[in-house]
Amino acid sequence: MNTSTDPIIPEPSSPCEKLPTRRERRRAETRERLVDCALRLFSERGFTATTIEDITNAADVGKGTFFNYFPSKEHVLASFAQFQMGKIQKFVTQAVHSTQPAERVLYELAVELTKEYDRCPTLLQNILLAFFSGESTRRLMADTFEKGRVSLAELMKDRQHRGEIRDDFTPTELALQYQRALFGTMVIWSLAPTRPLSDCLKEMWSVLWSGMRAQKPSRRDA
Amino acid sequence: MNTSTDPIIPEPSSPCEKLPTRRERRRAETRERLVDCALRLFSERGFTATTIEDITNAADVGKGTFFNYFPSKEHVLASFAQFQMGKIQKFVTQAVHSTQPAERVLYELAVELTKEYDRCPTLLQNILLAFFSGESTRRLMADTFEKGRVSLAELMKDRQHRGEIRDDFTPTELALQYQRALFGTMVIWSLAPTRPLSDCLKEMWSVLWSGMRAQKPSRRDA
DNA sequence: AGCCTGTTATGACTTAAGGTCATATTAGAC
DNA sequence: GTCTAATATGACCTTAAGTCATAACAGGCT
Repeated sequence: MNTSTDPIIPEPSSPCEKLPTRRERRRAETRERLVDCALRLFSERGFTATTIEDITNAADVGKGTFFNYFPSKEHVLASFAQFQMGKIQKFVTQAVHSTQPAERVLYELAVELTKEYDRCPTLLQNILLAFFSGESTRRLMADTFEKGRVSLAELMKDRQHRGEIRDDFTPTELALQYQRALFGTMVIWSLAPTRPLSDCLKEMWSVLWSGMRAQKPSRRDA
Repeated sequence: MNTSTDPIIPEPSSPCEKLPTRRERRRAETRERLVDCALRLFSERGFTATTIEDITNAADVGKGTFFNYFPSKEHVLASFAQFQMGKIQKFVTQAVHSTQPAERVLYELAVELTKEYDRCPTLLQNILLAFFSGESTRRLMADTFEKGRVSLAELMKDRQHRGEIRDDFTPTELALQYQRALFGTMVIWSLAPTRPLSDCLKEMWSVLWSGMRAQKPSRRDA
């Protein structure tokens, strides 16, 4: 319940310094401060219990300023989730050219994507709430998943060609199934986050991988 | 099990006629009308766009009356979801003594549990929103899943003994994995319900079943 | 510098929904 | 018929989201 100094929330990025003009710098700065304070307050008091004025007070700006950056509280969380999505793309791009076995790569990706939530379970709860609370945020989330799926599908295709993953499904179907299992695990865990999410993940992956690895008795190692 | 103390009773349809006293009859009647109207309005206008007064107007009762039955809009949906959970228990009790193969039984259960949502996607969206919108409803949902999982685990155990399902996981772990995949499928589908949920389900099940059926000759690192 | 133009900040104000509560109404018991 | 407890009701209060006219500001231009 410590308040001021805990780094509960990861910072999406701090590219403020690089910006050319002072106006743009200040803008990025304010936006970042808003996101930062919002996420901190959400995890402290809960999403609905946090008012927009709470956020602007914490960020030391006027109330109206908030609406210059976000149309609603929900969109702050959307911003965070989109940042998370960026990680998928980066990760996948590396993984495609990796020599690591698919089983390991996909598992590590899952860990990477969820470790923030393991540290702060309410963050996930809040994000879920935010995304389902309106049409526009739901679209955003659908989009986020869609993009992630495209990246994942590349990876799946690559590993199908290497004979690591069963090829009686399209890469997209496999990517989709991966997302379903991963997200399902996260959501159900978030309902009662009593044990580490990483444990659930391991369990989940063990079953899922059995279902998506190449089924035929192919040569093992290479 | 303990229905008398439950403040939120998911009575399926019209048990009104059977009730002994006129007071109880009227009460059940009003409650049912509230649920009916609420669900209708939710799917017409969306959950957040529907106000409590909208509901009471549609049900033709005073605004205050609503709070005699539900502490919040969200709890109306909770009531519906709990009713859905009852179906799991009933279904599982039958399935344990069935001669149907596990692969089929578990798939049909999934279909049964989701067909309402296939007809009305917004219902699922609304339920998700409602459940993540507060502590009390989230607890309710966690509880619902927990109970369902206990039922499912019985089924899993039974089928493990028959040698249909792999036995290197506990029945509960398998039940949990089933819920993860099923729910993950539902949630991701609900983000963009462009094709029938039943299609997604079939796809999902095909992969999941590969992962949880009894693995015949295990020649892996003995 | 001093002016000019588009950008951002701000908080009083409006709107509207949730939730409370004192009172009226009703059902059933005796 | 009367008494009591359960229920219904809508006026009323509180709170938060969202708007907008205005002020402060940054930066370009001469």
